[in-house]
Amino acid sequence: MNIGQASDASGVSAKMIRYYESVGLMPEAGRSASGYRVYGEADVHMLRFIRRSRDLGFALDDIRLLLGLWRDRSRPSAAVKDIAMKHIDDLTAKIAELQAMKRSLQHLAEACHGDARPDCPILDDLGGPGATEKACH
Amino acid sequence: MNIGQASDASGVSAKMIRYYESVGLMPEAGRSASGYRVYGEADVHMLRFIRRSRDLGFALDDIRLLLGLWRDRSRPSAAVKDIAMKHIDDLTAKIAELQAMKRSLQHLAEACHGDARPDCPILDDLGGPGATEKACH
DNA sequence: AATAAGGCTTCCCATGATGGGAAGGTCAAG
DNA sequence: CTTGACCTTCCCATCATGGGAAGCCTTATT
Repeated sequence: MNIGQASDASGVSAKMIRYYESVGLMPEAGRSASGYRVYGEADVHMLRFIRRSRDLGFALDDIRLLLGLWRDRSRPSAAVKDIAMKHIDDLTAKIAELQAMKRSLQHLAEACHGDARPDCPILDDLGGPGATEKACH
Repeated sequence: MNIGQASDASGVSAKMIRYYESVGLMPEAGRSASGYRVYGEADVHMLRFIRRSRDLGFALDDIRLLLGLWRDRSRPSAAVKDIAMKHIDDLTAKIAELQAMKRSLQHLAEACHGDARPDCPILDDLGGPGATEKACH
């Protein structure tokens, strides 16, 4: 299997497959006589693992750890759960941050009539002296 | 006022002040005889505007637009609100994406006993053939 | 057999916003 | 006049991904 086929089979772009190899996430691929990378089913399986992990938002460093645990048939499941729980915490924090932005912005947008008149509470707030969330909730 | 004082007064790092100048977000600062950047109150005001906009998650390109509208005393408030609403949409989409990740991960983590035993639904899912959200909700 | 199309290789560059750090000039207090 | 704090510019790193060029390889069609 060439890299294009491995890409199609795994959903990981050829560009990224080479990158994952270059950063040691994937082992060095075998090569054909002419220098083409050659992949097998196990490689596609690993690429899918990486892709699913990325879809869940894991960073490549986390995936490196997860791949190690995946290969180690005797790992304690607690080790995996730890990584997952930390990531859940990160996601929770990020979500809260974005929600705070959204809330502030929605308050401002509600106060802005959004027509041809020039007065605009949004700009007043951005340019104003106070905090974004002025004595709100 | 030197860059350090402007930084303290605005909450924007000196590094970023220079960067904002280099990308045309801030006008070129005046210089002292010895080449130091010199700032006034209006500059600090603008820097604070940028900082608050960043805190609300606006990209620098959006801030460029917002600054233009800020300066234009006769802008229609609708123009500002448009930018804000688009950003709210972006935030909403991003939040939904992260929440989907979190939900999937939480389901998997709940199913994982997280002890010394090696069997782990999280790794089973990552390595498995199906979709992350298997026939779930 | 020659040729064209398309896949593969490596290498460099760009993103967005930020920080780190080096090498060297400047200012103010002692 | 020295010392330390501040300023300058320039380069590099992040994180994961894509774009594109130059050149080689393979396959299919004339």
